[in-house]
Amino acid sequence: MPKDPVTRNDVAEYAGVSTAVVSYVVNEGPRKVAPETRERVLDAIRALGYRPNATARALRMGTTRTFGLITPDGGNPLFAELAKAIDREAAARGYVVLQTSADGDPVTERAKIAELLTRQVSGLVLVAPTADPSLDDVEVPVIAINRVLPTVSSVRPAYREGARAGVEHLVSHGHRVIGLVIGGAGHPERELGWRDALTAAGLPEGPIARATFSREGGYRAAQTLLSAEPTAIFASSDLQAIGVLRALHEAGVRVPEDVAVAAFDGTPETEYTWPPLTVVRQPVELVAREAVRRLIDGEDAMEALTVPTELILRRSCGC
Amino acid sequence: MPKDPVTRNDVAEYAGVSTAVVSYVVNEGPRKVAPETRERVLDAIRALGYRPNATARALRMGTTRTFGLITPDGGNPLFAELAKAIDREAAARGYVVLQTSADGDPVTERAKIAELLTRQVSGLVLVAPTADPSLDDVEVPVIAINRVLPTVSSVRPAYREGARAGVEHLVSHGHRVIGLVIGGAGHPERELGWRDALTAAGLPEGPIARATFSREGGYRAAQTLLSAEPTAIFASSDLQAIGVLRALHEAGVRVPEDVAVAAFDGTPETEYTWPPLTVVRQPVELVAREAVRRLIDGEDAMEALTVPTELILRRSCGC
DNA sequence: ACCGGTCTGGAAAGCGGTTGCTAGCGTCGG
DNA sequence: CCGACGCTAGCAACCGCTTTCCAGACCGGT
Repeated sequence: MPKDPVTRNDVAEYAGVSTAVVSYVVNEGPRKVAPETRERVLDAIRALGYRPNATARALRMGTTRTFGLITPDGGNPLFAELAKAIDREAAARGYVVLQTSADGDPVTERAKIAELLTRQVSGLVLVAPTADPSLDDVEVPVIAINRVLPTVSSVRPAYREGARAGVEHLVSHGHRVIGLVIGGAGHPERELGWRDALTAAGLPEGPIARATFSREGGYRAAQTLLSAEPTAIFASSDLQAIGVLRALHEAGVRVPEDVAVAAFDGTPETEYTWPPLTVVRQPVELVAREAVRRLIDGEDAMEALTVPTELILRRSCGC
Repeated sequence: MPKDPVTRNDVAEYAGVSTAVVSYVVNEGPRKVAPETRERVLDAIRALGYRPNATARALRMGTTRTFGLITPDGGNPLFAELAKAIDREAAARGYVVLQTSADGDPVTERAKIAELLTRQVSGLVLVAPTADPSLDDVEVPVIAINRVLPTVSSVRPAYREGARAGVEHLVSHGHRVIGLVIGGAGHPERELGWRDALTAAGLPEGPIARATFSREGGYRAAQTLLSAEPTAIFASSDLQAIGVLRALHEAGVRVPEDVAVAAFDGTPETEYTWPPLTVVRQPVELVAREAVRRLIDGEDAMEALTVPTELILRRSCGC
């Protein structure tokens, strides 16, 4: 039953005041309105069911109080968690989030960015963006998450240090052949961390398998890794680790007795795998909070912030 | 380096035409523009890096081409998958999605709805909404997903029939004591389907455990269920089933040899549990497509559509 | 009685687009 | 040669809201 919308004009007429006055009371601004008038307006608003039109407001004010959020894949639990956290932070500040997936495709990504800019978002969050989305003539703040980009501010976990800590823990369990399942090109840090740990322990480099950041990818990677007979495997993401676990189970390899496993990310899913996964957790809430803070407060432009990770010990490493 | 935005006025001036003409070429509407003029305008647009202001357009046109999407929890893989599918469908039609979580709280949900309406969304998708969000004076189309609401159109999987099919499959494996892990109140259909299957097979009612729709809930529910010594368990959601698997593993119960497990939902996660879960998959893409179609085409108002589920056989049932 | 100050409400100008209506003008048929 | 028509481009109003500026009412002080 679509009645046509009630505008500020209707309210003004109903209350017997000018439209300006309605604005004054709605915004509770510095303008003073006589208490009696104010009540009349509020009554009118209630009676008519008036809802201010944020579009008009945005046009007039020059700000939509809306963020754009682009992830490579909304179905990925890590990004879903991130999106949720960003939404929470944004909502707390009166912002709202336009969320969309770019499927990891640079062309789609660029198109989505353009679309969001057209819609006058007040800020843009790019989660794990592709190489260079060309953000030169963008007039709103942009922040990249989990990847540093040449021209924009960024927030990301301490990939290298975190990976190193995870692998070092594996080393501390006595493992000498520690395999790595790593994502494609463009994300070298976790691999470096793994190397750091191995060389620091005086160990030879272990076997590496490259795979997409997916369960399927981890599954296949683990199968190839198995021939090198590692006693432990570090996966660069949860999803991959879950694939690794499956491959190990299918091969009759016991975890952690025969092969220990640890992974980067630490989404909730990892607490319920079998066995539960030891993970290097990236602090999603912290990243989200910092991203939103920067977008709104607009400070620290161009700075690349690294946030610490947390090693969570569970059964898959042998603890 | 925030330059101030280039508007249609700048383009008009640069191209030496009126602002109206810019509109004509941008919209490729029915209005005819001389090819030469058109080229001049396009050049101006490129040269200036003009981006039409969707806010102004929305104000004038009375439509934002934006949907609002509210889920109980953006972190839940099922909802994340749904959101992704809705985004894809919407994007294909030139729409964009404002997504937010309501944490399953009616008050938050109402507040979010109000916020989205204020922002003039062109349609509202409520995923598994709470009981009655009071949508009387809403002047945009609303669609409820996975729950039928008194006054709005809805799309949901065939919960009862799907659950029945899942349980019947368990019965076909010879199981006689089939436990149920079910969500809280307000979602009776899957429970009814379970009952249907049992009575149709002439079996006595099996043990029931109620739990939240979470891994943790399923975990605890399974622990209480174990005392009834079921030989199979049907979980009303993936998340719960994953909790169930963990409880069984911890208790040293083998799946599927000692206890078979099946679940409703069928998110990708279930393909990589150990053992892989037999699931009644709800057709997320179909639901999303239908929801978006209804929102845009505005037909079938108030109709409650039920879409069929698909039984996917994997190892956890003994197949 | 007059003046200045304070307080409240209204008129109106935009924000950046869209679009109905109109005007200029070249062309063509009569 | 003249009038009509078709094509292209411009004017201007409007979408709903904010905000500046102004006007009037009322107060107290002189």
